[in-house]
This record gives sequence, C-alpha cells and structure tokens, in this order.
Amino acid sequence: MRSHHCGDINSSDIGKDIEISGWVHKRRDHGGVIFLDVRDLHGIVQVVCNPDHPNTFDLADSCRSEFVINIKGLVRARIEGAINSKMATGEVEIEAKDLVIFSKAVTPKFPLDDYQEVNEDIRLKNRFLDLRRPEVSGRLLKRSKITSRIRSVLEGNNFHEIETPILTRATPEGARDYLVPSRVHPGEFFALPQSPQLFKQLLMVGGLDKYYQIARCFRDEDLRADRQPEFTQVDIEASFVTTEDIINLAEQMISTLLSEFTNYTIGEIPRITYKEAIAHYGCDKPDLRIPLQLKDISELVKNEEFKVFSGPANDPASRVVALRVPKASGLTRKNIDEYTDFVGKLGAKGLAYIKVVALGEENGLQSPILKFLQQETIDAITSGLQVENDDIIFFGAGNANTVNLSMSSLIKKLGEELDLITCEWAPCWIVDFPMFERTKENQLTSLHHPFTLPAVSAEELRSNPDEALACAYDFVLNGYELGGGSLRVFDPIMQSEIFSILGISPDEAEEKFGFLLSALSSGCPPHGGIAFGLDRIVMLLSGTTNIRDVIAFPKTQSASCLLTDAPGEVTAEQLEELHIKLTIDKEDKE
RNA sequence: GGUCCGGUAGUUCAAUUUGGUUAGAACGCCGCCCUGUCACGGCGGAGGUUGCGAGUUCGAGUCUCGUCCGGAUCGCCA
Repeated sequence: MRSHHCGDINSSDIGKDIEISGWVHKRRDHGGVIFLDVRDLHGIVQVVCNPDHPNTFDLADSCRSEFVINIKGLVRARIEGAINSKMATGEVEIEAKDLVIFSKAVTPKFPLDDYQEVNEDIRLKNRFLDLRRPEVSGRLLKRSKITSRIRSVLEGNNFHEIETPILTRATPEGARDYLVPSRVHPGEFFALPQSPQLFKQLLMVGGLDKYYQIARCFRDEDLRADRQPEFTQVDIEASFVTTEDIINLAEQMISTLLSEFTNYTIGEIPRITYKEAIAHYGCDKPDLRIPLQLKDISELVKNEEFKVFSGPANDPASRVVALRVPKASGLTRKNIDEYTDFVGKLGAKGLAYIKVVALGEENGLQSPILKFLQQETIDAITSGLQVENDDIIFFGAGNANTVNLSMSSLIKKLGEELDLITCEWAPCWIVDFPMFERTKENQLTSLHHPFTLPAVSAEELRSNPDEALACAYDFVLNGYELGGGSLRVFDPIMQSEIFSILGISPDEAEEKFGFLLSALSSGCPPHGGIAFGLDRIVMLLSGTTNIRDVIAFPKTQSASCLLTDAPGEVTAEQLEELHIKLTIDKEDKE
C-alpha cells in the first residue's frame, strides 16, 4: 500500500512514481488547487491535487482532517518560491494521480498540531488520537530503542531473558497486592507480582546463572507522577557475584544509555552511604545537580536557651540542621513566608533563617532568631557553614523524619526556583542501607525486602537489628530512584532468622515461603541482582517529569483508564462463578 | 485518608478580584469564494445545563457547602 513513508521523501525521489498512505494532517483548499499534508509515523509530505485529475480532485475536496488516504503520484520539485524550509520534505511535493479514501474520520476531539497544548485528561480519553502526535509517538519509539539497547547490553554480558509468572501468590510484606480470584479454587486468590523477586532467586537456585527480564510489576498503592499501578522493571539477577559485579554491570548499562540517548559521558559515579545521604540531604535519593547540603548543628545549639533548637538538639529522635543557600539574601519576606508555608505542609513547625548582609560587621546578620542565640553560637554556625555575604541560612529543627522530609524537599524546591542546578545529569549510588527500620508502632520492617543479605552475622543481626547494615544499593539519578538491588540471603538459617526478626512465625514462614526455604536448602549459589524502573529511565531520557508520558495507555491518579473506563463492573454470573459476593451494592457506591 | 491547584463553546483561554443587561476571543467546525498555499486567505454562519447538586441573594460562571472528575503532594509505595 505504499512505496515510501511520507517523511522520507526528498529531492532524490524527484521524477519517481510513488505510493504513500497516511492521515490527512491539513487540507488547504484554494478552489482550483487543493493541498493535502499527508502524515504517517515518519513525517509529513505535501500532496497537490488539481483539476487535471477530476476524480482525484473531487475526492481531495471531500477529504477532512484525519481521513486515512492512499495517494499514487509523481514526486516533483516544488516551484520557485514555494519551497518550505521548515518542512523536512519541503523541497518536494507529490502530484496526485490517484487518491483512495481508506477511512473517513469525524472531526478530531482536539487539534493534533503543535500549536496548542491540550489537557491531559482529554488526550487520555482519546489516546488513539494523542498517539498520532509525534511528541507522544516519539517517546514510545525512544522507549522501544532504550529497551532494545538494554537487552543488547545484557545479552552481551551473557544474561538470558526468562519469563516468570504473572499469576502468583500474595506475599505478606510489601505493597498491597492486586488479587485475581481463582475459579477452580473457591475462595482462593492469585496475586499479580509486585516484582519477580522470588522467581528470579529460584532461577538462580535452578542454576540459570544470569537472568534478566523486562518485567511488568503491579502494586496497588496510591499513584504519583513517577508511580503507576502497573509499571515495568528491568529485572536482573546473577549467581556467584559480588556487589561490585552488579554495580559494574549496572553502570555499563546506564552509561550506554546516557551516551547514546544524551550527549553525556558518565564518569566516576559517587557512592554515598545511606547515613551520609540522610545527614547531608535528608533523603536517600538526593538530586546532586543541586549544590546544597544540610549541616547538623545539634551539638552547637545543645545548651542554648532557645528551646526550638535546644529541645530537638537534646532528643535522640530529633535533629537540628542548617542549610546555607549562597547568594540568596535577595529572597524577600514574602518568598521566605512561602517557603515557610511549603515546609509547614510537610510537617515543619517553622523555618528559621539568617540573612548574611555584611559578615563580621555590626548588624551584619539579619534574623528574628539572633536575639535568642549566644554570639559565639552564631559565630560557630556561620564559620562552620563558611558563609559569605549575601548568603541566607535556613534552619530545620524537630523530629528527625520531619526535618529530613521538609529540608530535603526545600533543597529540591530552592534548586529549581533559584536556578541552582549545576549540570544536566548527576548519578550516584546509595550504599550501606540498614537492614531494618522501625514502623510507627516500633515494629521492625525490612527497608529493602526480607531476602536482602545482611552485612553481619546472624548473631549480630539478632542482637542489634537496628544497627545492622544490608548488602543493598540504590542507583539514583537527578533525585529519582532509578534502580535498587542487593545481594540475597542464600542460607536457609539466615533467612529463617530474618523472618523471625520481622515477626513472621516459623509456621507462617513455612506456609508463605516454604518453597524458598526449601530451595535455599537444596544447594543455593550466592547471588544478587538489581531492578531498574524502565518507565523512569525513559522519562528522564525523554526530558519529561511524569511516567504517563512514556506509557502508551497510562492510568490516572485514581488508577483508572479514561480510554477504556477500566476498572468496570462485572456480571452477577461472573461473580458467582468466582464464588465472590460483594459487600457493597450500587446504591452504596453512588 | 489529609493538604493544595484546576474544571466556562469541539479545543485553548477570558469574564470570578468588586455578584448585575444577551457569558466573549482565538483556533477548529459548517456554507460560499479563491490555481501555489504550507498554522493559506476572504465573506457569512452554527456552536454554552459555566462538571453535578444544594444553599445565600431581588439576582450566581462569580459567594458558601456537598459531590464527581483531572493534576501536584503527604501518608502509603518490602
């Protein structure tokens, strides 16, 4: 149905009889001549229809936007003065000899040109139209190329792509599962995988040595700009490997992508311990493009009268930090009030600040809190931060989690709003994660997952679980967690110990993870791996800030599909067959 | 579950601050004209339950409450 793609036709085709198929992008009717811009995935070309071919001319007259047509005609050079330098195919045009309308189209629900932004919900409702826009299709094509390149790097390292089940069983820890009722097992449910974690470990026990998969994962949790209920992981696992082996492989993959899809050549990637990351950035996914760091000043303000600082400084669950922002003293009272509101919404009680106007001079510092602090404390803070004139210092004091959240968010906000971003790409590894963290109920829970190899012995783990580190690592790029992994437990005794520390009884461990313990007992190689979020990788390499842009049919923030209107109700017969009785009825829902 | 932003013609927006005549514009759409345009042009025309529901008021797109939808974010996401 075609000899050429629309966007590929150029001067070298002049004089050829060709055939193209595509969509009517624009129609310009001049009465005696009709121009049709015909578009396919590869671009747009101008077709000229004139009354020399009466049938064709009449059909062209009836064409409207988004009609799907076929043109047979002659490529010719455009006449003098009619060359369009803005168009890739602007030097040529097609003189239409035959025109076939394959498919008529109603007026599009929104314009498909680049001259008007269209709201996302309308685009999602009509995604099949949205996909015709080069901006959208281009990102999906890029995704395809990225995926292909990832495969080639992994294949080049002797990794094998192996599929794992989508229908599997629910796991007690982790995210909320998507459940699928079993018809043949009344009252029982499959769960969709949150990740292929256990299966890839079992592949290692099975001796498959090096595995990868472009794996769809499902988590029934609330959505964010970078979180969809179903998403894609580049899932990797290998046997007889150290942390260095995995990190080297991951760096090879990432540097390949960055060099091929951006002009960035990756250098030494810094490694930051989890502890340092929290201390300096307040989070475990710092955006290193922003040159701002927190400095702990708890020791300096411990003995101050100022309770806002000294209170948290003397509480082990709290911290007091200072954030020096260079050359920011131009911030107005209104600006600072806005930042105070911003951190307030994240739980901070306030946002103390000092403006550095003229260091070392009388009244050289401006701040409402100066009168509460001893001069030597102020001097220690300013010299410790190496402040200069025109800097501003922000302070965070209170519960450590609140300070970390509010101040790390403030760093990211200041970085964007004050244009402090120093470079385009800033990767890093976060290493030495703790094995466990405490829930609000003070229960121990895995920071990574329960199969992570501890960096300590089983005895040390039990005696001091709060301090135990894990053989786990996260890859962070520009403030996004792109990937994370670990070495895995390969000793059934250690694995049982971890379940026990997590409060999973031996009976429950046997019921839920018996197959894993049995596998670990049957000759398990030391192994480890990593998983990258493919959607986020493509998002960053596409220069966008939400993963809906790189997914063909994404879901909205309320986890529904505006195109298909999923999820939807099912018939009573379907429910009965699945032995399911609803506890709500339609009236309740509405 | 919480906080914040938004919802007006097919689309993108204005009118909301300070409630007041018939809710405007651009693009798109329809008709007529036009043989060199390319975001073609000219003339004419159609198109609105201001998301939905209450309330306040002589009067609501505008104020209040509720609700639905979309987005950002906290909680949540081993």
